[in-house]
Amino acid sequence: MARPGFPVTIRQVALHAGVSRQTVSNVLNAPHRVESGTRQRVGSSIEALGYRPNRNARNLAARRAGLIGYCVPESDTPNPFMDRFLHLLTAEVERSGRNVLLFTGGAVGVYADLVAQRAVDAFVLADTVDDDPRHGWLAERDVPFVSFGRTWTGRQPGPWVDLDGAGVCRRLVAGLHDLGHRRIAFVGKCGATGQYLDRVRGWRAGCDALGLPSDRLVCAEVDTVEAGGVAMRNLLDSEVPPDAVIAVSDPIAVGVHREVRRQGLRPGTDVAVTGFDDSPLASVVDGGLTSVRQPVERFARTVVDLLDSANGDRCVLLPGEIISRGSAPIRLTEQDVNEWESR
Amino acid sequence: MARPGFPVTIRQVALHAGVSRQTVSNVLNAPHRVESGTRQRVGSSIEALGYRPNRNARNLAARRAGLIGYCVPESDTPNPFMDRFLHLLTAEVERSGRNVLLFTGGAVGVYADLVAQRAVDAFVLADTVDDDPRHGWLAERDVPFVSFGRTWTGRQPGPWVDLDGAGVCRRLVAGLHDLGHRRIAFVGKCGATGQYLDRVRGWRAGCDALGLPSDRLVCAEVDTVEAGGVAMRNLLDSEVPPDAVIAVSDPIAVGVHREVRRQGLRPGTDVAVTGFDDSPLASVVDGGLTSVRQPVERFARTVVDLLDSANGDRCVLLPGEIISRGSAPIRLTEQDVNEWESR
DNA sequence: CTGAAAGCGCTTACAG
DNA sequence: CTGAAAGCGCTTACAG
Repeated sequence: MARPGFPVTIRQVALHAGVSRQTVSNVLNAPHRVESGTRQRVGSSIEALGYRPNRNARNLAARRAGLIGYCVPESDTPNPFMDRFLHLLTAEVERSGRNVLLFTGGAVGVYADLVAQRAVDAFVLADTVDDDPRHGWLAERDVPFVSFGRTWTGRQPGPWVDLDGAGVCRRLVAGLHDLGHRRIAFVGKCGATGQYLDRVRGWRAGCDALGLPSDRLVCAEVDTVEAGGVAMRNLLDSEVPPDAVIAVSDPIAVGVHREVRRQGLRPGTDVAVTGFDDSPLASVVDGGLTSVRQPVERFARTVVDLLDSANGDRCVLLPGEIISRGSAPIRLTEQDVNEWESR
Repeated sequence: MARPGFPVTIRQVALHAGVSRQTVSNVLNAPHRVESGTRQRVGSSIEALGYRPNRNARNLAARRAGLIGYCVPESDTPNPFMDRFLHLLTAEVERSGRNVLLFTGGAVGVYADLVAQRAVDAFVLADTVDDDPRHGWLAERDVPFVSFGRTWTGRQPGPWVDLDGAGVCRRLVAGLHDLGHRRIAFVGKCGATGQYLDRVRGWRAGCDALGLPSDRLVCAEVDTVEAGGVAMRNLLDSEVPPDAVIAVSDPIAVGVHREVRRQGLRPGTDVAVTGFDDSPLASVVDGGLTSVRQPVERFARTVVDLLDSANGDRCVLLPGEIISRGSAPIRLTEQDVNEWESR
């Protein structure tokens, strides 16, 4: 094994194997061009010396970076699955000998800098928001990227992968209907993304399809535990209170759940409650909180697939997984794998 | 701005400014060697052309990588502050123009590979465990690294940064004592690290110092919400039940907290409860859960400081911050900044 | 203070 | 199938 100060170079391998440097290079990069005897001999030398090509040299010559850029978001309320996504993305990218390069900032200028320095081959964009300027900037310059999460307004170029929020909300409604619930409320907040709208649309479609009411069953300004509790109190005080609630996040669902108990009602029986993201909160709620788990593994795999595919503008919607717990013991049907392509 | 296919090189800047390539290089890397007139002229050309040095070329010539390696852990129960740490570490490293390179695996072989490829200049080690083999391997080969978290047994080379768990537990005991609590229990699990031992030691020292009992007030096999509840039930059933509980994690504390309420006792009044890490759980518990926040910002800053300092074996213990909430409304004293150096 | 030279360690066409 | 040549885009001593 080489010491940092004395790395093994391709020249030493060539000397050791009695061939030229470019033959060693060929063994590494185009093995089919090398006769199998030579290949074996060079292979043993590589093994014997513990040779690994210097990445900078290799990438400089090959005009690539071997790195995928990812901006670590600094949101104060981070998605609870972002760390898992990052892990799985890294693992996926490693399969082809690349790594993830982390940076912060998120402004287009930071991306421009990285591109100008040829520090990365491509980007994975997370935390996309409405009218995200990054997509256009990158697309104009032919910098490869895949967006993890749609942006919602205007024309947003480039491929993306996202949760089918509408689809899973429809399935939640159906599952709650199966359990006998008939007045299913929807609680969330219309924020900087269309995520809320996507989900509320699915909820309403589900209600319509089953002949359930949806009027006056929406709270659209709720995004904390406390607000969830307040919203639930108001709903229960109304003339026709709901017997089920779909919340767009686990914290909101916790607030709703707590208020249900405060009123002496039984969660999951009198009033069902569901959340989103299957965060640690969901398993900590007494009796458990039914929640939608994001398909993080498939997100990571699909992102890298799109990154490496020539097909530039594919968009993939992945189904969420309903994790059924006490707060809404929904019976699961076979997860219909609905991969939907747009454009 | 250069298009990806047509990057601006140092030669074009030189042409544009009417100087040689190495003068441009000097402006970038040793500006003091260049006369200020030339420097300005070259500077304008750099600006005008939007030139940024190619990282691979620069690093190849300078024999460095400009990258800090960090292995993203895949633990199923990740530390709730790891994503924040990663963000802050990245930001800290960027101050000197470097970035974080992410990889997975964690085996020594993966580190060896990265070193052989000269893919990184140094490593930050997280998720350290007892008898972690990485420290020794890296130290023997003079690969710079800093460990985020001690390892606990045997001789572990290299600098590290960690939470002063004993110290903060002592302060928790004192704070609870101030509130009138006299039988303070300690609940946790002796796992793959000495973390538990560190904290239990601080708790016991705190009790001893104040003349409080500690015998039969320890539960050492608890590491889930449910187990926390069971442990608390047993403690409350004992002859002399505790009036306060320090749990080594927020989930455990949640279990304890829930059991307190089940028994009709008031958390924070009849029985105080504290957790660790100030995870989302802590703010979601009814009334709030007092918890110890990890000094993540200082962790990141200190890790990078140690990485860049010649002083190879410094170890830094950083104080935890007590976030006081309803479950144990501890009055905070001035956070004594105790930076403790060992060896 | 400035520039010609050598070199970082590889890969990619391109002859033989 | 193999190797001599050119080059990736920079930096680092080292002359002038």
